[in-house]
Amino acid sequence: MIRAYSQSSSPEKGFHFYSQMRDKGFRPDPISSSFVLKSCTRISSLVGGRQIHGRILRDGFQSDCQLLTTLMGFYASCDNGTDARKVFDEMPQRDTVAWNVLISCYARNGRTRDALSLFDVMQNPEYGSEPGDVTCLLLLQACAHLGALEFGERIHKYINDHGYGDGLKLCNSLIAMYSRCGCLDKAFEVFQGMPNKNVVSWSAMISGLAMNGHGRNAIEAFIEMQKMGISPDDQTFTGVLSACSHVGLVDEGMRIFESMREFGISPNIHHYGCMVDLLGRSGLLDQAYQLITSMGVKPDSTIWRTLLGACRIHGHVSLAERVVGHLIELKAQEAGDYVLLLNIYASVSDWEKVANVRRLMKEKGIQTTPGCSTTEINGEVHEFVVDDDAHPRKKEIYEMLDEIEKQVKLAGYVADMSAELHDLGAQEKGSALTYHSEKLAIAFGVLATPPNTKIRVAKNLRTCVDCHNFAKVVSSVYNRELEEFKPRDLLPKWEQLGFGTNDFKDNGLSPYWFLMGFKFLSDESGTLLCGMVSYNEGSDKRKPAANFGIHGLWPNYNDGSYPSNCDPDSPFDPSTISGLKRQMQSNWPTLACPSGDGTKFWEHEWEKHGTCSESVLDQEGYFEAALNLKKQVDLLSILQKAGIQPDGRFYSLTSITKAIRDATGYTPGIECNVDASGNSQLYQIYICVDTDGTNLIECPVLPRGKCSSRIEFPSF
DNA sequence: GTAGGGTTAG
Repeated sequence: MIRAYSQSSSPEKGFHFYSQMRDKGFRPDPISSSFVLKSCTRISSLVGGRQIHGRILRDGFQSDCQLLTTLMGFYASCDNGTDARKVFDEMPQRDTVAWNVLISCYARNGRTRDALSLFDVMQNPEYGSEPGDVTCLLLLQACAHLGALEFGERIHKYINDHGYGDGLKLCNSLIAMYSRCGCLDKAFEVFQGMPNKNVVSWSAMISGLAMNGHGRNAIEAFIEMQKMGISPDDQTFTGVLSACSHVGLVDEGMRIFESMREFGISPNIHHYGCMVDLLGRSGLLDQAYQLITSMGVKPDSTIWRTLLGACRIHGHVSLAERVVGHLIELKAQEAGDYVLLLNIYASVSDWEKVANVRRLMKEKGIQTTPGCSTTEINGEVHEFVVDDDAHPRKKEIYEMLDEIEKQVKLAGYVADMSAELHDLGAQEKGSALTYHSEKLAIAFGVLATPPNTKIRVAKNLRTCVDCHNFAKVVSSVYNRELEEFKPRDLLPKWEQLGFGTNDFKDNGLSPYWFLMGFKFLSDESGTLLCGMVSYNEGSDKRKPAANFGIHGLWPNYNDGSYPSNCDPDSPFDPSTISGLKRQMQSNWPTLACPSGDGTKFWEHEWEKHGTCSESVLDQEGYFEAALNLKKQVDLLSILQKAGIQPDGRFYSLTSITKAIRDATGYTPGIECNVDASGNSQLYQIYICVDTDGTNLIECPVLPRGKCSSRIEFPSF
């Protein structure tokens, strides 16, 4: 009979047998109870499990360590950490497995830091339990989740000291932990040191490369693993597809996505999510929308949110509204979604709709997600929220923050209120910014560590511009290396406000297009209406420039598409370029028919394009880089030296291209206007430069230029 | 004839 219910096919049946047995006065043994508990875990029957719990006590099994461990596991699976802990506390003795279940329970229930603290507690002489390989595995996961690098390194050392270093699972977890902490070198070191790598090892490495901005290497690793005879599985594809989306490789991503069926893998929601991200970021928003509506899986809120993010990047208002509609339908809309929508409206200057959304949020009482920052000091993770008053050293922290504020203001830091989307008065804004969780974490870091120590601050939300600026100044004033990162997210780096690293390298944004504009607007008959307008040096009089002007400097994806409006929280600030203004007026004149002093155009270029590379070039650096490039490549004299004059005559496309290639060493992109009589006019010339915005490079893709073989070079 | 139960990688 016991066997009948212990081993019966379905959990429900097993539980039924068990109840019947009890009613007939049979007394089950601990192992049978264990089976039934497992069944309850599987069907997540909290009621059933509680009944078994009661019976275990009545049956006198309360000193059976293994049975109680199963019971803990049951409560843990029901997200009931309190009862799991109660069982644990009442156990007469606890072995390593019991500790492991508690750690796993905490980690699963969001009490990650408590999970980590158990590593020391269990080794305390009072308990004297030795962490085992599984313990390390669980703790490494917790470290990865928290971005707790120091703690992770400690576990790594423990693993080596205890001879667990060859464990496949442990090595795989180490790769993941180091990757998620942004320590790719260490991840790779572990990976390379493994004599046997399985699909998990490769997938971890591929995801690690992808999330750290090495998309191309991730794709290479994907190819390499197959050469080694290891077949990718579903999670490998998630990794490599996210790599494609970070590098902006649409075709490659598509090919890999479609190759999944050859491996017998049907795409899951994560794969679709990557594809939506890939298409969305590349500006193929309608295709992304189509993919969501046609996939065989029910779209979840995450995938809609991905598309919403893409709508923000590309300023696609109507689609964004439709997407929010879907989120509302799913009853899944969160504060962040409204903030995104708000940003989208703001990016197209629809202030009325911005106000509407704000009103709606207020009416619905929607709270924005509280910002939370963590920093790890001496292996201990400290967590801060906005206006935190929970930290034991809060008094010192706030005093330190005051002191830092004074110092950084002396060094030129000015609070940037623009980051705040809340409807606060200016004064309230000031204080809300002062106590952002990030600043508290930084203050604590400065307080608790000696100079020249690297402080790493992890943040759940995007770091606001003000905190970022603040951090920059603090790092120079206090001589610290500050690193901001977002461990739980796979956002490509250009959306993270990072510094200390050149985060543009190898993330698909490596080349800049340098556009030297030359705009002619013609009427129906082909008459030139107005051209580039600029100030003459030293004069206030406006007249058409007799030279090429700068159109813009655009950070691009390698496939020729480009992100735009990346940071609505970073508006154009004319004061940053006051030193460049004269140069700007003569070299970067307004494109359209003359109006204003050009500021509008610069504002447009900064907000649409410059914000997408602001972690590499700040506003001043952005405009400066463009001006320097124009000096470096003097297009007009290059063409004139080749006998190509702005005289209204026709020149061959090849001769123009060749003249520039001969002079610069690189092939330019030539774009034309077509006038009413069908003639091609020279419109603008594309030159590509590297990440730093200084060296010319060969363009990965050239724009389609609408030029015929013979082009008119109108006079200025 | 009397086994059989707990934690675990990307």
